[in-house]
Amino acid sequence: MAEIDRIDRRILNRLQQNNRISNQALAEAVGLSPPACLRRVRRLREAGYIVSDVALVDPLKVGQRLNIIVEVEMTRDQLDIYDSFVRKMQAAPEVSQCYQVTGEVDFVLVVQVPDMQAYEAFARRDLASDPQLNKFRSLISLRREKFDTAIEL
Amino acid sequence: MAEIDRIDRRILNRLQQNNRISNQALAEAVGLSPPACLRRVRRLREAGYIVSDVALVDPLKVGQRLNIIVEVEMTRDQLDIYDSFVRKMQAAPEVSQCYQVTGEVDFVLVVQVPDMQAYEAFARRDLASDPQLNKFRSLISLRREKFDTAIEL
DNA sequence: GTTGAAAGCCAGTAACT
DNA sequence: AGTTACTGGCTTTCAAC
Repeated sequence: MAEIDRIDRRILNRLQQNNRISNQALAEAVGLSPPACLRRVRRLREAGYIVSDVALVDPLKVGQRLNIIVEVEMTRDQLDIYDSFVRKMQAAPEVSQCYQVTGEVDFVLVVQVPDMQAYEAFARRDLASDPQLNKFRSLISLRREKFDTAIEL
Repeated sequence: MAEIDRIDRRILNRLQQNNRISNQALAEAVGLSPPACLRRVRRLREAGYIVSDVALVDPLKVGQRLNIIVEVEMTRDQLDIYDSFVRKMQAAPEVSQCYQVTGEVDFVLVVQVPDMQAYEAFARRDLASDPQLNKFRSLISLRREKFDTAIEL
């Protein structure tokens, strides 16, 4: 699958808002018959356009009150150091996102924790103890004003 | 629904990884009969623990190559100004996340765009033109190393 | 909470345009 | 690529326990 057309985009837009819609309803919404629609959805999944299908849980409802944006500055720019740091972040359950960035800062993390105690434990365990990590800055957030996983197509 | 128990947490963990699992398979995975499992899932949705069910699309596959983390500093700390800024960010399709933070910075945005041209257009339209916005700093990312929507329960 | 049964809808296939 | 027709299976509900 090299390209996606308007109908594929309509399908993806719908499924990004609600992936529990029935194939029948989706087909009607995008102007296709159910089997034709189902074939497209399968192709979009198999070709990797749709990475996964997930339920989104309200963090506040389960006691995750804090979001912390962390700017990380490494001591050196060697690729292997980057890799080991990235692997550590990928393994850390507190880290929900990790971006490698250009400029003075090397990484930006989005960390989600119940409280400051949990964040301090994470920072000690995975940040402060890292010899390759030069310094990091934490921006504390009590309000996540927007969280939208959909990509406009 | 005041509290959730171990079984609810197991259900949420599963559905955060894959919400297309059949109720039968989910029931078996968490050690419940299908009707009992279905009732719990319905309760979790109605009580707002599950906010939404979505398909996650690969940004690179659809040409969204850039993530930009933006630190925004406002000129004043009035609530009504915050609100109008938040509303603008919520309406902007480029902004996938917006966090109000404490400290020198007032907001952190996660912006997703195809290229720098699209980002500059957004920054001009929604940031630089805002008289209440003092300054902003953009951290450019070409690599999103981790993006996990699941909350560990 | 479980089982068992019944109803209805839907996914998925097949055959065809 | 698309549609129509069909079937098997699953979700979902309702009982009774």
